[in-house]
Amino acid sequence: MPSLSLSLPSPPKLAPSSSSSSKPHNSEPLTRSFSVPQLHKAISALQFSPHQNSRLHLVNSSLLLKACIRSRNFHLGKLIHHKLIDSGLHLDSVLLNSLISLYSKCGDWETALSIFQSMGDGRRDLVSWSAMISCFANNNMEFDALVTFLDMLENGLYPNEYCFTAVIRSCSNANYASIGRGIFGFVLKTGYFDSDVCVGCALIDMFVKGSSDMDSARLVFEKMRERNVVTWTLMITRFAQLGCPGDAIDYFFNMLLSGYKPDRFTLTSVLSACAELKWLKLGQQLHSWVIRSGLASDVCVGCSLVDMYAKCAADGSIENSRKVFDSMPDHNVMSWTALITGYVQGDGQDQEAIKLFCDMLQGHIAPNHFTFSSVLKACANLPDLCFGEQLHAQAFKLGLSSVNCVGNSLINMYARSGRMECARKSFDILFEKNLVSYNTIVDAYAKTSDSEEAFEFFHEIEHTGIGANSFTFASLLSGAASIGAIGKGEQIHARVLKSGFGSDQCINNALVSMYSRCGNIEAALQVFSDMGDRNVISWTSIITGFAKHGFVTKALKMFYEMLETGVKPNEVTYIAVLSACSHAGLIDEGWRHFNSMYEIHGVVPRMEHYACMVDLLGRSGSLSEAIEFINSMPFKADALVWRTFLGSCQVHGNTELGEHAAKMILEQQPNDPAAYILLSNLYASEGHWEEVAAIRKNMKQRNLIKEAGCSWIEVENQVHKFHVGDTSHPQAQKIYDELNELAVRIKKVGYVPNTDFVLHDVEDEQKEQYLFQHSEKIAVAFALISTPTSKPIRVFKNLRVCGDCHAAIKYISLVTGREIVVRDANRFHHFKEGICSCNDYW
DNA sequence: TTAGGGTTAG
Repeated sequence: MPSLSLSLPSPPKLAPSSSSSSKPHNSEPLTRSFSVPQLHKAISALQFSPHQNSRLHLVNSSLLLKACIRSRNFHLGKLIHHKLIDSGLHLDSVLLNSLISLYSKCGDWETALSIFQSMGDGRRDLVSWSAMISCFANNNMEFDALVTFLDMLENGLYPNEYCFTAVIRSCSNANYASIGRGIFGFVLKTGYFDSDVCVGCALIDMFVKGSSDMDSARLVFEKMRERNVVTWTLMITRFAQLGCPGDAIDYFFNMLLSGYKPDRFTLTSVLSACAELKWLKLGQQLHSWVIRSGLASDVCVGCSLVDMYAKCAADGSIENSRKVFDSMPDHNVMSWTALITGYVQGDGQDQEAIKLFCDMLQGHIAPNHFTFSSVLKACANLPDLCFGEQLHAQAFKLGLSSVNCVGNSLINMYARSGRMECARKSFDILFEKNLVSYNTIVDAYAKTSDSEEAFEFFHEIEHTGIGANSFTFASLLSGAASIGAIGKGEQIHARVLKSGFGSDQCINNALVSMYSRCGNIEAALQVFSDMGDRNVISWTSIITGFAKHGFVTKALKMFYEMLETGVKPNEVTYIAVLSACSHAGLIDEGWRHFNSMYEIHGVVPRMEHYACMVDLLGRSGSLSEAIEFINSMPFKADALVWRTFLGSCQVHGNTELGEHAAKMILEQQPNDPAAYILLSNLYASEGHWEEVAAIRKNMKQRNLIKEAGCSWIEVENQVHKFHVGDTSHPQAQKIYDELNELAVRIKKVGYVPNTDFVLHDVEDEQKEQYLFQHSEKIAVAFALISTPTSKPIRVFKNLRVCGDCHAAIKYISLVTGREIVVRDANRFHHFKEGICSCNDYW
């Protein structure tokens, strides 16, 4: 950025005119004296003839021009300019100054500048310089505004309040904050600082926008000799925008106490502060004020009301928003977007949001980047990306896909459906990447278990100085948790403490979950116990942790403790409680919670809760009771319920019911590989090899790929992954030597290979060999030769742990004296001294 | 007669 040096002259002896502070401030356009048709008529009559008084003609033109500027009717203003050129009259400074202002306000700074330059030093007065500085400030050309200001000083002109207002406005961004402070010193010497409302407003904005210095802004406001609705509203608006809605509302009440009457600008901002705080009561009072004061027809106020009711709706219903929207006489892109956003934020109303978007297009209202951002969010929640892709194409055509908020929604939408390539492309083409963009992509990679990539972006965030926030840390922790990288998780934990986020509730909840999902339930409990402020998510995380680790008594104890502290359980809490009962086979207790969840706590059981009950009944062997339960469900059982039931059929070897369950799954999801594999495993465990072959052939024809079983372990911050019979690891030879040795040692203490778990039709001896190639056994063997004996071994598996491996690892924990923790697709197994925490019930 | 200030949506 070029540098500017500022040497300021001493002020003249004359004090600023007192008229500036007592001048009436009118926010009404001057069209009071000219209606639009009258303006048209007056302009078409504006013909100059030689026998007319040329001075009168110029004055008339000047008045009309001013009316055009005030009513923002730039087209007519330009028409006047052309008529003046046609008249051939010599234009005076007054008219030329007005023309500069006209072109400045319609964004045509080039024409404004050419008029200013054509005036020459002779005709340029303080008004011309001020208008030109203001023009640059209006058109984001702060540097040119400041250079023009310095030029003016060099030309010997001394700034007045108009000029200061314009130049201060050009310092309202971080790049020019220090120059702004220099000019502030200059203004202080002149006395305009506290005597002119507009200079005061410009200074407030300079402090707020340039350096987020709210204290200086407050000081300027307090020192102002005269305030009006605009100055009060400015304070309310800026505090609301800077994330201090409470202060904004304080200013609003002080404004009322000082006797000022809020206008549509004030109400719009204060409603927005209410929305932020979710203060529905105040919002409703303001709504009635809006109606009484006749401001209900204002589209901006209406927009804020729509937004306020949507944000304050505790139950996700946006009925009140809709009522306000429907009662508005006029709509624009913002009011439509506010309502669409309301529907997207409400639960499960995405279809309605999309319908509204289509209605908006039918009404010929063009969507903008905010609209696309919201409606793309709705698309991300739909199972089919088709409409989302169409919207992407539309946004691309309009040049909006690389705008920050649209791009962020696109990243999220593609990531949710696992299309990381498209998500990555959407990120890469962004014009400007802010923390929300980085957080979205970090979260996307963390959720798809590509935590290496997530960490790469985290380093970029740190490198670019954007500064991570609680969302970044929570996403990284969930990324570490999903692959069980406890070392990475511990590193983030240290970073969280260093960055001062140690007491952040959201991060602490993520830490509880991370430690628990990485196999260290003790550390999870430690974080939970140290938390000062716990919500339902904190409690649910620790209950889920205990349940998954098989510490069912502790999970249920935590649940009762949570109820005692007055925290209301939600749907997820009940999934944890029911699955805890299911893991331990506590049928009566499970029924009790299932029956009371709605009656006592108003939580309506949904599909997942029914699936937990099916699991509870099925696992314990009550298959017929389970199927009876499925048939009595208030809605049609989905594939998840039947898959759960099929799992139980496999455990209990019931081929007949298993076939029925598989049929039910495939009816809903004909290409679900999991159903085919479960059924194939069921046939294999019963020795029905012909059926196994038929299923494999069918899968091949349908091009269905079986998810390959794999296990992994983190050693010294590096993840080592193993597949069945894997020999690709650099230490493969050592690993297999260790496995052979282990096989001998555990057989000596009673291990008998269970070849029923070999799902191939081969000889017994080969079956035994197959068993010792299972990925979880390889991972355990690798851990034994590469980790210190004092530490527990934590192995992760993408599928359910195999029964023979479960037995073998129990014996391994006995002969080696090591504690081994295995996380499989369902739960944790803590193996210690020959016993597993699941008591062989899983 | 000419130049200056405050609204809404991710």
